[in-house]
Amino acid sequence: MGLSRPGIVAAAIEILQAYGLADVTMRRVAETLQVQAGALYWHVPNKQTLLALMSDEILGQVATPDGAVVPGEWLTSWSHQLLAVLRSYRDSAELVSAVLASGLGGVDPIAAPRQLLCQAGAPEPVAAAATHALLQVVLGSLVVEQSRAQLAELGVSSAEPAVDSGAVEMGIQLVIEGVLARLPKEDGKQ
Amino acid sequence: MGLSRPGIVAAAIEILQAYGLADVTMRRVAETLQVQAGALYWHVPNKQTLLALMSDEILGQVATPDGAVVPGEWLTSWSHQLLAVLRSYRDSAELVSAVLASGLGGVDPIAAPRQLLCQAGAPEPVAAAATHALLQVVLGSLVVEQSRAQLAELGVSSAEPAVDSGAVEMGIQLVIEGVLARLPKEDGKQ
DNA sequence: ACCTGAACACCGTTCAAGT
DNA sequence: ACCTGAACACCGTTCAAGT
Repeated sequence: MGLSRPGIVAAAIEILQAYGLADVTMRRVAETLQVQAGALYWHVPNKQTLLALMSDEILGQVATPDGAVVPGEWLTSWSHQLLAVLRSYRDSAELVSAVLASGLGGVDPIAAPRQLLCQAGAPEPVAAAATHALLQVVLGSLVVEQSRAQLAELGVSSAEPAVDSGAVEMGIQLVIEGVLARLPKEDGKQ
Repeated sequence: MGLSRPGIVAAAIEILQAYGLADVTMRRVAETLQVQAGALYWHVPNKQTLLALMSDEILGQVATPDGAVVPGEWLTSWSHQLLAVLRSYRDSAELVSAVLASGLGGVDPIAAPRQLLCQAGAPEPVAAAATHALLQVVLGSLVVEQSRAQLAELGVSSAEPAVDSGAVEMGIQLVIEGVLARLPKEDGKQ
């Protein structure tokens, strides 16, 4: 009893999981909480901000790989972590992309890998561009993958033969190899 | 006098340029054409399809580099061509991304570079993943760039210091280097 | 064949008024 | 402080009816 920001975000994520992003409307969130739609606006300034809070909640679950591994492994591991978390939420890629574009997100999803690359000796612009590219490849491929899944669920067996799932991982690997080639080389041992 | 598919697409693109993607609604397109909103549905099955037609129109302007240049230069040139065309239309990256996700587009934007890579000796999955990654990096970075521009126009000088414009180009270069490393090497001279 | 008029079932957001 | 009720200004889409 009594609305709260976390409660609203939780309800929104429930709807996201059960019905998809298109069904996350202020009115449906309010309905889920048995409250009038206008009531939400006392806790959250607008829908865009609610979406940003949802995105932050999801991105907050991406763990940074521990153990002092070599940069290449670290980046691969991190990318797959991100991929796994995003795959566990329906329409998450579209959600995160929209929030990223809006600039309202409170979580910088590429802060960790960018820092790692800088520590590994990459110039800041290279680290920024590389992590950005990595994120875009993950999000872009996943948007397609998830929306295709959505369509398939509606019985629309799309014309395209579905992106083979390994393509995402291969795209990730290409970007990682590109950036590794720019790293100062430290002799193999350790 | 008399609606037509091309006329509808042209009107929609005019609105896109003048007011942005959010203002491209069936009702506003109809209003521009001095016609009732329902009339559009005789020429176009739904809004998604209209968006796909707009995207096709834009992507159709991307010229493939001519002259038998080396793969690296070809890919760089193609990427910048794509970038230039997309930058010439407001909100084009968001539009193309949405259409790509919907699977309704009639133009495959990466057909040309994929073919080139295959001819250069790349295995098909590598060529597909690489061109896909290239497209995602371009679209992803541009979505951010264009939406930031949109916000700036509304006087909202965003908190973030704006993505420095060179980051897009650097991301492109990284992906290209990654794929070039996988190409069978032909000795330097021609 | 092609378009109008009007409706249906929604949206996000605002805001007086209540408690 | 927090929520209701009701409105405002929109959406995409459908469809009888006209021409």
